[in-house]
Amino acid sequence: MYNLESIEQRLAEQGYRITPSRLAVVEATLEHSGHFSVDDILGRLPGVGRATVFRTMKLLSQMGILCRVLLENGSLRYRVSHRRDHHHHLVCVSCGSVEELDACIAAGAIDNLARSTGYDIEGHWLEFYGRCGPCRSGEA
Amino acid sequence: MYNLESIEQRLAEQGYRITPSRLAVVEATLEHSGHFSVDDILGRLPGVGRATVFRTMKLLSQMGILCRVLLENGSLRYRVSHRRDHHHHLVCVSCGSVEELDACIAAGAIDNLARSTGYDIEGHWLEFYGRCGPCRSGEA
DNA sequence: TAGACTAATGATACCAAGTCTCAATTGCCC
DNA sequence: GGGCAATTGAGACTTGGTATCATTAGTCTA
Repeated sequence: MYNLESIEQRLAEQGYRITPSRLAVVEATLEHSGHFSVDDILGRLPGVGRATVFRTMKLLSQMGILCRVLLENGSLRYRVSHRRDHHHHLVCVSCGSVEELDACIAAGAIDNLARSTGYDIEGHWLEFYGRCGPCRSGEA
Repeated sequence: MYNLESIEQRLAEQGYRITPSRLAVVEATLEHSGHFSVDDILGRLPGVGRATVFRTMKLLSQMGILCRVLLENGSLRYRVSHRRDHHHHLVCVSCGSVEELDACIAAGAIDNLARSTGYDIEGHWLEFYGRCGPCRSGEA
């Protein structure tokens, strides 16, 4: 869905400079199909500084190209996002692949929740965990 | 709902030793009405070691007395839990108070999700954020 | 009531994830 | 090609949490 050129173009359009480090980070993230950590990217790019990888991934997140994935144990990962609007994830705990879910099942509950609690509800986190089809059949 | 004595009793019943450090940590957590971090507890108990506070809070979490609360930015906090079964939180982003929600709105969606994705769904995270009634009226 | 045995402690080193600083570099526009 | 601001990367720092290990101290039993 994304490729290096299209992201390069979006960076330029938004006034960001095109640098070798930035392109290297973009390229490294595009190679991942599931979720990954900043250190996964750092490990592939020994010539790029730690802070730069963090900065670039933050920038890509702000641009909607990456999104954060919350794992079951509470740690945060990243993944390339193909949906720029609000969505949630279904993460395979075995292979790490991630499905992006198009319907937000929490949306319908928010009005009821606001009424019953008196809160003004502004946001939510929702992530699902399980085992994907291939992982279920591949193991005893 | 909980008090020091009832927790002391539960610790003893489950074969854990009653030590001054443990009781101090329990007491410090009971003083919080909203969510708190390990360092909030550490700050109140300069005589208790860092590792002990972490260990005790982990133990209390396993016993269902504390539960973890995920903040919007992805950081984890703790709170005293009055529900031992599966539940979710509604966190006030202004004052930090936490409502425990009794209905799991995700439960109904899981079957559909499993059918449509082929995943075997084992777990999920769900937290809501907003402003509680007092915080909404107290500020312009 | 005193051992003895083992759980628990706490100092400390370590790890993981992320931010801050700042001098040096380098894209990009003219 | 020059100038300037954005970007870089080294490294120190922060936060949240775990591992190690010698010492201490609950608790059980006699």
